[in-house]
Amino acid sequence: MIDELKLNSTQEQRLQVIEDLRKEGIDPYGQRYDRTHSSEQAKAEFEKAEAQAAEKEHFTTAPMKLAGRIAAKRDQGKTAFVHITDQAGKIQVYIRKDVIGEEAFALLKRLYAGDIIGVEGPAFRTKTGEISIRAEKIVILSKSINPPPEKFHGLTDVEMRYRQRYVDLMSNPEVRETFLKRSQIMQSIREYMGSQGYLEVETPMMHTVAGGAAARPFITHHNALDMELYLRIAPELYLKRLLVGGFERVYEINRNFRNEGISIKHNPEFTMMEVYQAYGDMETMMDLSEEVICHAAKKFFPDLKVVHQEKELNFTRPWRRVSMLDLVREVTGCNELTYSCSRELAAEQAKKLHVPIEKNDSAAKIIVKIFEEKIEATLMDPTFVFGYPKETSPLAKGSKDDPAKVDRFELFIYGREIGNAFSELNDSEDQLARFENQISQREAGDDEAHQMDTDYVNALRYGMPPAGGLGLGIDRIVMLLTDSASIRDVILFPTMRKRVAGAAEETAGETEEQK
RNA sequence: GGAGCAUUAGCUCAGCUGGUAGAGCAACUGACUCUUAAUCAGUGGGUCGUCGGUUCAAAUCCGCCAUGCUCCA
Repeated sequence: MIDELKLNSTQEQRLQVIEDLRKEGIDPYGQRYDRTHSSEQAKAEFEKAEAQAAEKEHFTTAPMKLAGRIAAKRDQGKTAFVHITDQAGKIQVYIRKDVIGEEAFALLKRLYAGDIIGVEGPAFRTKTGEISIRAEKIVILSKSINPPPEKFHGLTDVEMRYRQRYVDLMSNPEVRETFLKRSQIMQSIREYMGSQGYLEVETPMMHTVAGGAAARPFITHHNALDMELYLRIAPELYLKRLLVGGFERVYEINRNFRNEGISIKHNPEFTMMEVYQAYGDMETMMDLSEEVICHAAKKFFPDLKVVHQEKELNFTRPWRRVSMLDLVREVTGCNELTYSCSRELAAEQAKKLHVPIEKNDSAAKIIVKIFEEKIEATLMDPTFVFGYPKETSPLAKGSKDDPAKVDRFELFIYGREIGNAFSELNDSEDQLARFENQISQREAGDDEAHQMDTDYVNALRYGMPPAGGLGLGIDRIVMLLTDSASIRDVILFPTMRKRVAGAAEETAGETEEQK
C-alpha cells in the first residue's frame, strides 16, 4: 500500500469492526436516509410543541428522523448519551437498552466518534433540561476509519487545518460559521447588485494578454492551439469591452490569479468583484462601494460598527474621502509636493521620513511610497484615497485639474487596500500612448508593467461611454466581516506547497527535474 | 529574498544543565439506567519532521534540508 495510506493500530481496529459488520449483514456505509429534521429544526419544533402542551413535564414529540456525525459518546451500561452534529449544529441522543432492544444496543458498542448515523425517535428534555432525541432506531450511514481530532481542543495545527479542511470543518464549528458567513456575504452582494440593475457576466479566465492590473501572471499552454495562455490577473479589459458592446452596468465576481508571494493578505488565487457602469465616474464608484459593503455588513453588524481584531471600525456613511496629495503633504509638512514637482523635493521628504526609495523613482512614485509607508496602515475606518499619479495608472482617465493625475481612488479599511476604482479612460489614442509608455517601462526592467492589448485599443476606437469602474477584494471584505486574521481563514482550500511524503528521496529525484 | 519561531502517540500537549519517552482525549477490555470535556479499573499505541555532525551516550547540543506560521523587503 502507498506509505501515506498505511493504517496504524487504531485504524486497523476500526477497519476490523467494519469487516465484522459486513459479515453480520450490516451495511457499514448505508443508504439514502430521509431526514425529517435537522438538529436545529428538531429543537425548535420541540420548544414550540412544549410551550403549547398542557402537561410540560415528561413532554415528548412525535418521532423524528435525524442524521449526523457522532461527536461524543457517553456509555453508561444500559444507557448511553451520544451527541451528533449536522450542518446546523448538534443535538443529544439518549439511548436506552429497554427502548431500543438488546441487538441495537449491542451495535452501539461498535459505533465510534466520527461515525455517521441516522436516529429515529421522539424529542424530549433530559433531567438537566437539554432537548434530546430518545432513540427508537439507529442505522449506520457511514463508519469512519480515521478517528476525529480531540473533542475538546479540536484541530489546531494550522497546517493540517488548511491542508485537510474537511477535518477542520467537522471539528471546529467556528470555521463552519466563517464559511457560512462567506456564502451569506456573497449572496448579499449579488442581491444588491441585482437590485440596482447590474448584470452579472463571466469573462475569460485564460487570457492571451494578461492585462488589467500590474502583476505577474501564471503561464499555461494550450496544446491544440499550441499557444501560451495566461491565467487572468484581472477581468477589467474584457468587462470594458462589454461597455463598448452596449451593456451599461456589468459586474463579475470570480477568481484572479497572481504569481506573487503568499501572506496573511495574499493568496495566489483570490476572489475579486469588478463593476463597470456606463456614464458614471470615480465618485459613482465611491457611492457604490459604500452601499454594497454596508449592505453586506449590516447583516452581521446592524449598527455598522464592525469589530475586527478587537478594534471597532465605523462603517457609518458617508466614508472619509481624502486626496493622496493632501495626506502626503500633511505627513511631510511640505505643501509644494505635486506629482510633477522636482524629484529632488520629493526625495528630500522621503529621506526626512526614512522612506526607502529607488534611484530612478519619479517624484510621483516617491509620493506614492511615502503614502504607502507612512499613511496606509493608519487608515482604520473606511477611507477613500483619491487622485493617483497618471504614470502608475494606465487605464484611468486623467483629472481635469492636473495632467499628471488621474481620477482614481483606492479604498482602505483596517489599514488594508480593499478596493481600487477609477473613471475609465475611454480615449483610444490616449490609451494606446499609455500602453506604449508601459512597454518602455517593461523594457526598462519593470516586469509588472502592463502589456499592449491591441484588440482593446481597437474596441475603444468604436467608442466606449465614459464610465466608472471598481474592483473590490472579496476575500478581504470577508476577513473584515468574519473577524479573520488571515486570508487563509476565509478561503476553503488555500494554496499550499505540495506535500512530499517520504521527503528525502523524493525531493532528491525532483529537484533536478524542476530545474 | 532575509530573519524569528515551530515540528514528540490518531488529536491536544509536557519532557530542566545530554543518560534511549510521558499525560489527557481518542481506541481496546470490564463496571455503571439522566450523562454532557461523564466517572472508575485495566490494556495497546512512538523511526521524537529528514539527513548528517559532536559525544561513551542526542527528542535534548551543532549544521543542512523539508514543511508551516509570523515579521521584514
